[in-house]
This record gives sequence, C-alpha cells and structure tokens, in this order.
Amino acid sequence: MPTTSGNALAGRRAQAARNDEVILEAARAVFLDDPKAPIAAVAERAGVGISALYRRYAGKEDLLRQLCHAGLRRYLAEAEAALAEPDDWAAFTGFLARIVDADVHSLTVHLAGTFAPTEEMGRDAVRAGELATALVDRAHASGRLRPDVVVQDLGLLLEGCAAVRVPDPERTGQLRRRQLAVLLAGLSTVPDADPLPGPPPAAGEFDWRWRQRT
Amino acid sequence: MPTTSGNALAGRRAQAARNDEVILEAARAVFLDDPKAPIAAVAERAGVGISALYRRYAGKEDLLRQLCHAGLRRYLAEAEAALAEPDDWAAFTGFLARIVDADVHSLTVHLAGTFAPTEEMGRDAVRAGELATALVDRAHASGRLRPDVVVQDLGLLLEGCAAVRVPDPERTGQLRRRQLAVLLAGLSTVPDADPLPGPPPAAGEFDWRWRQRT
DNA sequence: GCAGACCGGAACGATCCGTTCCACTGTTAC
DNA sequence: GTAACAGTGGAACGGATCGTTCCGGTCTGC
Repeated sequence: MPTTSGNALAGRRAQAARNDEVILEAARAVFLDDPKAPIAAVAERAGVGISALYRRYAGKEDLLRQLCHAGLRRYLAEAEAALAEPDDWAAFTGFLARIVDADVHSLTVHLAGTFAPTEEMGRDAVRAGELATALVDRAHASGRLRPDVVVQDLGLLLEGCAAVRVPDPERTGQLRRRQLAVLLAGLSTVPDADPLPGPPPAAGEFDWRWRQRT
Repeated sequence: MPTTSGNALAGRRAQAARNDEVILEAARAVFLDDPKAPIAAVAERAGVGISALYRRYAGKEDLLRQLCHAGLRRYLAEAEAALAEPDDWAAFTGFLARIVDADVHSLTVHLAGTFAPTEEMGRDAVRAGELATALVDRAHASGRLRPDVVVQDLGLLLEGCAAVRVPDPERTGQLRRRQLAVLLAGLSTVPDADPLPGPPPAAGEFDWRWRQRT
C-alpha cells in the first residue's frame, strides 16, 4: 500500500497527479482552438468535473495566466537551446520551426490581454526579447538573413504561421511548415534549394470554413 | 422642396441614403475588428440607433451575409481587373496587394460559418477559385513563380497577411505590405531586388497585446 | 473504520446580446 | 394645412452563456 513518500502512482493520489497533467493539456488544446472558450469545455475535454479544475486554479484568469506563462517558458527554453547550436543560420531556422510546431505563439499572444500578467512574466518577456535578438544577430552574421530584417519581424513571421489552421492538428502542422518555408525563403539572401515541404494544400481543403458553426 | 424624383440628397430621404452607407462601413470596421461583436456596437459606431439597422437587415445573420458577399464581390472585381493586366507577374502581385489592402480576406473567411450562405455566394466562390487559378497559371507561365506553388497557397498567403494587425489601421496596412513582400519573395524564383517596404516593426510596437482587454 | 482529500456536476447569479416595440419627428402627398 | 407615414432612437425583454459556488458521494491513507 502506497505511502506519501517513496512509492509513486497509486490510488487516489495518482489520479490527482494524472489530472494535473491532463487538465493542463486539455486547457492548452481548448484555448488554442478558441481563446474565449468556457471553462466547462476544458473540464469536458479533460474528462473531469469542474471541481477538479477549481481545486487547482483560483479561477479562469489564473488558469489562462499559468498556461500563457508555460508557453513563454517554452519559448525561452527553445531559444536557449537554439543558441547552443553552432551553425548560425540553422540555429535561427531551427528555433522558428520548433516554436511553430509547439504552437507557442498562439498561447502567448492570443491569450495575452485576458489576464493580469505577473512581474515574473514581464521579466521573462524581456529575456525572450533578448534571446530573440541574439538569434537574429547571429543570423545576420551568417550572411543568410536579409539585412533589412529586424527582431520584431519574428513576430510577424510567427503570427503568419499561427494564422494557418485547419480542423486536423497534424495537417495544421504540415501547412504551417510550408508557410514557414515560404517566409524563410523570403527572408533569406540565398535562393531556396529545397522544394516546399509537405503535401500542398488541396482543393476543398478550406471548405470547412463555410460550414455553419454552432 | 424635394420630390421623390429628380432632386437628390435632401431631408429625411437623404439621411436614410447616407445611413445606408454609414451603417455598412461601420459594420465592416466593427466586424473586421471582432467577428463576434454585438450588433449594438455597429449601431454605436455608425452613430445611429438600432432600429436603423433592423430596418435594412432582417437580422444579424443577414447583415453578416451581405457584408461577406460584398467582400467576395470585391475579390472577384479585383481578380478580373488583374487579369486585364498584360504583365503576368505584375497581375499576380498587384492582385494580392489590393486584396491585402482591402482586407477582403478577413471579411470572407473569418465571417464565414456565422451565417447560412446563399446559392449565389456559392457560385461566386467557385468563380473566385477559377479566376485565382487563372492568375496563378499566368504567374507560373511568367517563370517567376516557384513551380511547386498551387492555387490554394494563395489562401495561406492571404491568411498570413490578414493575421498581422495592430490597433492603428494605417500601420496595420504598412506591416501587411511588409509581410506580403516577404511572402512574395519566398514564392518567387528570382531574388528580391527591393528592400522590404515600410518602416520596420519597432520595439514595443506589439506591447498593446499585453494590456488588459475589457 | 474514520477523517478528509478529491471529485462530479447541479444550481445560481451575473452578464451579454439579438430582437421587438413604442413614442417621436420631420416629410410627403393631397 | 394636415393626415398618413417612412424613418429613427433607444428602452425593455427573454433567452442564452458562463464563471463560480456548493453539496453529496467515493475512495484513500493511516
């Protein structure tokens, strides 16, 4: 029989621990899809009751804030990992690809403004700006980045990728990779040797937009 | 004294005619900013009462539909105008620039799904697809468009531009032009000779996102 | 075997929003 | 002149939504 120490994952305590993760993941998925989604949608998606949510977070704003902060931390982690990469241009493109794949931009940006940010988030945001600047500087140093590109252009680029969205998440990822490839080719000084990635968008692939949404 | 025929713009009839336009423009501005905006916001922005709206449109859905259809017609008009342009590549890029400037993509796409489309809209949508295909074909013929680009990539491109938005509409236009330039450079087979247009995004220009929204 | 951590979900109260309705005003037709 | 009326502003209504609270139940840890 499990005790508080040592033994992990058993019984009620285990369910609680699992719920911690399952709720956060559900919140991520739900609010990524619709930043104004009701909190009940998160509970439903997670397969838990509403109480399980309120036991962990003071309220909706608190949940949003922590979710957003997690995204910001992910951004920092990826940026730091990228700066460890020796190749300047690969560090730059790899960073962007991972941020796009992780859909971090939607989290940090589309959720911003829906809660009062903490001071720590402010500090993290500043640091994120510094790291991004370092990555852009190195990309410039490599000579492969157009000279008239500034750090803030990263915001436009990420926004442009995050805007691509279809119902199927996996397909969304493919299309975003394609969009990113085009944008990077546009930001590069050397012609793009590779073909555009992924199956190209097909006829009728965007028709779902016209179907009546509830 | 004005009669029904001949004389234009006087008295009550004139106000009504003016309101027709002022309401449509207000609706455009409001729903472009927030597709889920309440109808009262449109009336307020137009400086009229709610009755003035309901006298012209059967309901919110009807207003949305007509607004969206107007955008679709604008798309068709621009596409036809572009096809009259002799230079294949200029026709392609000019078309995209005008669509981006007119913010037609947000209208047709972000409003889609909020109303039951008419059959005429369906026909117009099909025709829009045909014209877009013709423009892409001509761009391919010019040799300046990457061979692996398909018509549906236009959707991604427009989405990527429409995603750029700051509070000031004029600045939004500038930044979208910049984004479009990058995307077009990425879609082109020949290196981009011109520098990126407009003042580059500045530090702190996106901070407004973090200010608490009501 | 019991105290309590943990949970599901109904219930509540506060908004919000689309639509209707009515009183009012200036205009037009006669 | 004046009677009908098109056009309007905005209050009021009814329904829907959503964040949060709360209570009864269950299973665990000791």
